[in-house]
Amino acid sequence: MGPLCDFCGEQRSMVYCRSDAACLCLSCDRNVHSANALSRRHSRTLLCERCSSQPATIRCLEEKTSLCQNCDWDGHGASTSSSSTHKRQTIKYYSGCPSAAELSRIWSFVLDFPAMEESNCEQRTGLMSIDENVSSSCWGSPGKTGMLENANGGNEVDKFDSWMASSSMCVPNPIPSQVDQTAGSVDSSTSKKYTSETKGLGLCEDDFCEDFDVDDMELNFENYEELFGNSQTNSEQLLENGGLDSLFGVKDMSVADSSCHGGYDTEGVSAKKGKVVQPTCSNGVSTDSAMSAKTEPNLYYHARQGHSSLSFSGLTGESSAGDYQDCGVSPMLLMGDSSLYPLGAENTHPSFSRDSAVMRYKEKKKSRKFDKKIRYASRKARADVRKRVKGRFVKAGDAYDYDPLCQTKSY
DNA sequence: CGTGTCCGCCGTACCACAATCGCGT
DNA sequence: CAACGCGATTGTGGTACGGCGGACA
Repeated sequence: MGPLCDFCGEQRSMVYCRSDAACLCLSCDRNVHSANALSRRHSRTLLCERCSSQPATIRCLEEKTSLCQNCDWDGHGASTSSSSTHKRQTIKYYSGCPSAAELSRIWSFVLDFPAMEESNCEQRTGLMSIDENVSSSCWGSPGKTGMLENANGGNEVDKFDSWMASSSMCVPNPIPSQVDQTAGSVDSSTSKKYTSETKGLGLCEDDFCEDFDVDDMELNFENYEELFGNSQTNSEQLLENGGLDSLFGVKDMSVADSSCHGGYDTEGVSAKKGKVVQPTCSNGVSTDSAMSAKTEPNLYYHARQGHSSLSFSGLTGESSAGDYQDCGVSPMLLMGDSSLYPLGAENTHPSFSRDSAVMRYKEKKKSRKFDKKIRYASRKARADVRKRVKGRFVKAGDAYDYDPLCQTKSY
């Protein structure tokens, strides 16, 4: 069992939301990000299966593991190691509120999305009302947001484009009841039967779904372990790579952004600190998200990725571990090359790109500042002129030992 | 090498009050 | 539906204090 969902705290987290800096299970991901148009813009991706704390950007086809940039470097970085030649696939971010079936289509290597969506949380608490038409429209252009750029020339993306253009997402949560996670395994025939059954339900009747096949990976829960079961908290590894300070980005925030309340606050869930109106699956994440997103500047990087232009949100105002890669690694590096490449000695371009990216990262790391961020200049001005006793504010008119205006002792 | 003490560093609580927010009328 | 009032909450800076780790005997 990997890390639990930051939202419901019960299901295993599978998706990482950059905007919220939160790890979510599929159900909560869909619930949270279907709340309104703003939340649907949040870019998400799979959670790194190694450190379980960072968004995965690379899928190692040899190890069948989704890795964040750092774990990818750890595992494949050494040019002398055999693992450096592993074929890897770029995992890109998605937005909107896709169902598990839709995710499983796009992340074809993750085959237990439907099973994962059999979420007790979702069942218990009831689904948010999701307008599938809206959800489909809010996905934007997948070719641009880049769900997955396949090794064979982005074929899946093209399929997805055509599919998006021709069909509305009306997938009613296809959940095979025979898939029992706790049972430990299902045989491939059962799982494949599921695929055919969902087709029979009219789930996949368009061109895209017809072309969607799952033959490239065996369907069993041994693979489930390979896919998700090996997640391990590896904070040491994380810290070794970037150091603790790399977890925090530059807080270069305007003081006049107090009206900018992002996160779930303005996105459907009232999350005023201390008066949080919790959604059905509740825990502290909404508050945390509200805190982290209150001053979210949402920098948008636009990086050319082959023929497609990627757009993904950048740093959150409150830097968090989730922003670690974003602040330290260039977008190009973060998203990797669009093509499938083995990082072998014969292929020097990616390593050169990586070296330059590492250099840029280190330069940026050096230049980081940890200046305190003032959100309300008016309050700062008030505090600056307030009289204090031993550093504490005192009532107006009381004796004080520190007056910031006159710098004299009153007694 | 293990133990105890000292010292520096770091994080946090504390305070008042204007600004802000949410809710009811 | 807009306006208003009221209570609750937030955020601001300097200092004190406790915890922690390193240095040293």
